[in-house]
Amino acid sequence: MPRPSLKDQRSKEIRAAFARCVARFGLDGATLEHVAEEAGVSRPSVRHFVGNREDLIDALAAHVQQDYQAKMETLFAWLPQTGRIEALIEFMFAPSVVSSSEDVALAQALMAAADRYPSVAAPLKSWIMEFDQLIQNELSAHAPNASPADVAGASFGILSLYFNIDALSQLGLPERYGAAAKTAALNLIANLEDASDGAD
Amino acid sequence: MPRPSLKDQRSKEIRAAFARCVARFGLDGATLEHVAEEAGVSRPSVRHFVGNREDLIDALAAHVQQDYQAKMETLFAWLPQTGRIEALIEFMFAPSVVSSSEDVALAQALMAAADRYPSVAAPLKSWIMEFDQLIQNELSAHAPNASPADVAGASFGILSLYFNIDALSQLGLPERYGAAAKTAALNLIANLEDASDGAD
DNA sequence: CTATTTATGGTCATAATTGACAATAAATAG
DNA sequence: CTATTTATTGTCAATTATGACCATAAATAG
Repeated sequence: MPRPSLKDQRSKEIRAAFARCVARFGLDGATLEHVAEEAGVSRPSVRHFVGNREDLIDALAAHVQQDYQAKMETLFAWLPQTGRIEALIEFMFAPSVVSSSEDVALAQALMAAADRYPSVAAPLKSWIMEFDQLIQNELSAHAPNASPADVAGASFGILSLYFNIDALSQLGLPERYGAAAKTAALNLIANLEDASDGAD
Repeated sequence: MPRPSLKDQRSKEIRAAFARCVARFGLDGATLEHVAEEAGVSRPSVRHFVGNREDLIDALAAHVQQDYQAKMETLFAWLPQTGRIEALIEFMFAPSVVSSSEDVALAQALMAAADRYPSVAAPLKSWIMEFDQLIQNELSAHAPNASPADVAGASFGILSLYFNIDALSQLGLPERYGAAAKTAALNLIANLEDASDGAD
């Protein structure tokens, strides 16, 4: 009887538009007008399909908690059986990915606002900690004799490089910094192998 | 004849208050009311002593360009003659510094807003690039035989760890991440020594 | 075709932020 | 003491963001 509901579809689109606006303007700078224009709908429609600003933020937090984690796990599931670490580094620090990763920009914006918007802190924290754990798993499998402390350090270093190369690229840093990030990541891994070789 | 001017003193205080507010609330979240309250003056006084919002941002950019660079150079000048790298890492990743470094939080907030406020991008960029250059100098002196690419990677890695440990600490990550950051930094340096030893 | 539900847009009220001007108090040179 | 400059506060207008309600159009079941 009723007109078919577009709520699921529109909600996704609007939430995605909100994510893009937050990545570009920050959480405080992403006004509902921005979101509406980015989503191609009117501002009252944003309210109709998702709700008020708080609802948008909650939806974004749920997005991080669910879709981000799923995307991350898909990435690790798609790594080849051999050369997993190399493939992972290649993916994380490929120039095309680095310059077009809205996920990282969104994560940066949410991190910057985490203390003001507590509802986004928990999903972000669990996502990052799980990301770290997956990298640690790969590193441990790659260098079984490396110490847990070194594995934890290398994983955190790779994550930091991944986040920072995106943040700093917004400043218009020279191209060589992208190469430096990849070099550092590979050296952190090589150091694990050296240490484990030496410990044998 | 005139009443003595407090402009220099008050300008500094207000600019420092603005810096603290930006570090805490982000550039968009730092309202003039916040700044006035943080500085202990009225909002019209903020306008009287520094100017409008744009003037505040320009003053902050100048602050980064001048005081930040001076503070950074003072740090490197104070490093001991021997064990300079170790002292630098100790300083950058000491728990007390990491948890109380408003400079890094401010830098993060400005980086996040660099694309929206172009006037802050250039000072930030030059500060970071000079910071990177000073670290590279130390690393090159410490491991003369290391390749320039590895030195650049290690320097960028240390900078990334330095920035990220602060950003992530706002999420309430466990204490061990601080230790992981320091471990990663030291391993990046150790890798330079190993490579240079091997190249001899 | 009719009724019901949803989509979409219009509009107003309210709060927050900012810019700007006016007014008063204070301090010092002469 | 007087004049001049500065400090400080009060206040209002304009802009913007947001929330909320209402009206209209559209689509589908029956």
